[in-house]
Amino acid sequence: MALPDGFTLPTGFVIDRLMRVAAERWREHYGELGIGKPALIVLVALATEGPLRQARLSERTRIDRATLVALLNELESRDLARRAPDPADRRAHAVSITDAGGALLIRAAELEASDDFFAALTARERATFDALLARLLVAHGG
Amino acid sequence: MALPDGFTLPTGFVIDRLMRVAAERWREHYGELGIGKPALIVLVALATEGPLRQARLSERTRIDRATLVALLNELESRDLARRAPDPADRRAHAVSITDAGGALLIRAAELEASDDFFAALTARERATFDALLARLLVAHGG
DNA sequence: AAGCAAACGTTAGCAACGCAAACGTTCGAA
DNA sequence: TTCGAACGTTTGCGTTGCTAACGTTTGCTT
Repeated sequence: MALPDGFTLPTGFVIDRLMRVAAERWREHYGELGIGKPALIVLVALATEGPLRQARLSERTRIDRATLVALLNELESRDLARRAPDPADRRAHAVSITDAGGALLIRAAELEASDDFFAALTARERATFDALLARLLVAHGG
Repeated sequence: MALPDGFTLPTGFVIDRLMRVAAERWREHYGELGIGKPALIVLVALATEGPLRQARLSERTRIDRATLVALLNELESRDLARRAPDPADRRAHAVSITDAGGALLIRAAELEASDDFFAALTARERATFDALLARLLVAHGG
């Protein structure tokens, strides 16, 4: 109420609302995979950017270092990721994805591909959307 | 790592990663507003769709009814929203936004507008992006 | 008209996640 | 050599989402 004329809905809210729908959709997928969204994001980062020390992994994924610890413990216990001593720095760990982790990631991509979440968009629009998203992400440090 | 050729990053992950950047950016805004993102989303829904009973508000915002209770208590204690008895159904509450809530919403929109989160996009691209987002949201029930 | 399944808001409990502060260990620069 | 900074870790707290249950009210069915 009492909203001025020409008031435009903040884009962030629209995205957030959309993410809530996506979260609903994906809960069953997560259930099948037995893994949470943050853990999946970690695997994506590891798969695309090779071995990373945890501090760098935290920067890339925007997941706090403290939160990352428990996440990596879980991933390691399932043999989806691996912590190895970093030869160049005895403080750091070189975290890498395992073959099992890569396989799970592929399965996750298949699940999203089979989902009709983006059905309202044509292939062309979908490509535009992805491109704009990528541009935004790169602009904010990948 | 064992990712097949032509493997495309799940769009959902890209959006999620972007949202994490946005969350970082907005934390200070929330700090100034003294309110969380879910509460802001509730206010947006109330401002754009008039008085709503809590069950409907839950559907629109995708926030669970149980979570909504504490959220509305908080909003009501700050006089940003109001619960009134629904004359048509004695079980339901007619939730509406107050003038103070509307003012806060306007302030939030100003904060996002002054943010350069979408600086990497031209005005034209930004419009395209918003349009695609809106299409997706409408396709999933608004 | 009475009974009953369903919807309403609420509460309580649990799990996941983000964030802040502190710690011991290790590095790198003064 | 000394000292500040970075690394991973632990602990604690707050927020949020979900499930299950509850008393109240509704509306359909019989």
